[in-house]
Amino acid sequence: MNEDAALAARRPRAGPVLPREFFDRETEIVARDLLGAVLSCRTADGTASGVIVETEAYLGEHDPACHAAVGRTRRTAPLYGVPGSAYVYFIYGMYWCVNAVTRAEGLPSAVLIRALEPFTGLDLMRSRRPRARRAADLCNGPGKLCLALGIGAEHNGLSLQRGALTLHAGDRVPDGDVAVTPRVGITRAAEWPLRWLVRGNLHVSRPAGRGATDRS
DNA sequence: TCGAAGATTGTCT
DNA sequence: GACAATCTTCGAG
Repeated sequence: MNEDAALAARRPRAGPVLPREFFDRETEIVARDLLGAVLSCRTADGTASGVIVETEAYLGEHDPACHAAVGRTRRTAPLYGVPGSAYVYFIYGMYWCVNAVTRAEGLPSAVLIRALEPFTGLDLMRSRRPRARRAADLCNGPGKLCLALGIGAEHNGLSLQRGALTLHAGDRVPDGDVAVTPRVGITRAAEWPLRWLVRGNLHVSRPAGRGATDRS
C-alpha cells in the first residue's frame, strides 16, 4: 500500500470547530487534548488540513521558554488575546510557527502545534513543499506544517473558530498512545515535560525516545 | 542605531 | 552531528 492509500485507509475524522471553551482551560490539558484534532487552513490556492500529532505547552510569563516571559510587546500581544485565537510568529529568518492561545484572557499561555499528519489537500502541500519526498515529511515540524498549510503573518491573532484558519474536533487519541517528553529546541526550562505526541506516529518531528512517560 | 538571540530546517560530511 | 541560511524582535547604549 502506498502512503496516500495508507492515509485514506485510516480515515481520520474532522468534526465541528472546537469552541472557545475548549481553549479556556489549563494549557497542559489543552495541549494533550489537541492531539487528534484537525487543523485546517483555507487560502486562495485551496484548503489543506492535518491531524495534530505533536504539541508543546508554553505557560505564560513565569515560563522562561515562553515568549511572554519578556512581558507584553508588539510581538507577544496575541498571546494576551482571547483563548482560541492564533499566535503566529516568524523565526530564524525564514519559518513561521503557529500556536493556539489558551486559558483566560490576560494569561499569556499557548500551545505550539509542532506536527501534523496530512489529512486533506496533500497535492497542495506537496506543491508548497517540493523538497518533502514522503507524506511523512510534509508536516513533521512546526515550520514545515506552516509552509505546507500556507500559514503566515496574515493569520496572527485570528480566531481559530472561524475564518481561514480553524481547529476541528477529531478522534481522541487514547491515553496509552500519548507520550510526554521535554520540549524541543529550547535552552531555558528545557527539562520541563511539556511536549505531547502520539507514540509511534511517523509524522512527529522527533520520536518520544526512551525517557518519555505515558500520557499525563 | 546596533548587535545578539532565536519554540527551525536542509545540506553536507 | 555540525553548520549555514535568514530576518524579526528586543534590549542596550
